[in-house]
Amino acid sequence: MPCPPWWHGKFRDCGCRMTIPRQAVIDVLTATSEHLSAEDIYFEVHKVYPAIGLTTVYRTLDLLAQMGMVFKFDFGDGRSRYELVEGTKKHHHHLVCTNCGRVIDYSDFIEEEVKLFNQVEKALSQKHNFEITAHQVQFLGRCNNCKGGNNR
Amino acid sequence: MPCPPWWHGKFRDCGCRMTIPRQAVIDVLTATSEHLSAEDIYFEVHKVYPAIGLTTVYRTLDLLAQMGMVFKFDFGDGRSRYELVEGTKKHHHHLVCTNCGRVIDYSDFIEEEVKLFNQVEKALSQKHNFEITAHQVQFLGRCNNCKGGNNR
DNA sequence: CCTCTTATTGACAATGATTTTCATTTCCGC
DNA sequence: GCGGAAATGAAAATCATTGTCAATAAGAGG
Repeated sequence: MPCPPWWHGKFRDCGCRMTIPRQAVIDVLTATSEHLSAEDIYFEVHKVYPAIGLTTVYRTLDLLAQMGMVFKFDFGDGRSRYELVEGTKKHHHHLVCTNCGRVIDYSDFIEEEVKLFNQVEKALSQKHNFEITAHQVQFLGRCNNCKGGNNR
Repeated sequence: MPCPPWWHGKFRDCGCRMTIPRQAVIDVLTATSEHLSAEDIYFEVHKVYPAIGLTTVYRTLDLLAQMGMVFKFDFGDGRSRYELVEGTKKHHHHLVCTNCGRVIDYSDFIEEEVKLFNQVEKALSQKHNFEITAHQVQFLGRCNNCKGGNNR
């Protein structure tokens, strides 16, 4: 299941080309529902195209983030995580365990949050003359495993 | 204006000692309203106590974050930023320009957001058996300077 | 105020994610 | 198919953050 052809146009629109490595990265992102790091993605890509290098994966992810097609997250473990904006998963926010690093997606209460955010976005973008393209929400704390437990 | 004495107790409560370097870091964090990086803080500390090393600044910030006295942020520029939880500034959220990295604090619409978050926090912590201690909200986009402009 | 235990420190080395460099290869409009 | 620009890969470079370890200092108890 190669990535849909409309990507081709997306790239052309910003003066970029569609290439095998880029397809490969998009395919991996499309197929997963997890928060993959650049290296994770590299490993997956590598299974199918061993010639593709980690550098290219980084460059592709950077480009996709610039294009607004990919979210780049930081969950505090020293590596960035990437997620397709138009992925299989619906829009969601994150619960991050500051002890073990576990990340839980939730989308249960999103609707009200998003409703409020739309208002806030509008007001903020006017007040600060700011063009808002995305938002990130994280709740930080301790997951059930780490709750009463020892640190780290 | 040295940092208030109640910090002393805070440290003792977790088996830690109050030291000159820790005071110095806290003093810098108290005095600023910006989002300082570890190195920024190191430079400030260095003006008063040239003997204090960067390593110690990192360790202190880490400790303060563990204690929940300091927020640690990532605005996507590859370095962490630190902010006192009980600082001079009231609770706020962030607008981050993905082009130039500028960060704008806002607290105008916080009240409604926080009200909603309190509900969401309660529901989430029950559903996922998660002990929530903090939240982070960022709006991403382009600031007025970068709006129509060239990339990077 | 002195002592002793233990947390803390600082200099330096090490790590590890991300970037840069540059010669080579690939895309794609013509 | 051709050519020039865009993209790639390998290796080196960067740079924030962390680990090591011997030397130092905090502070509880005497």
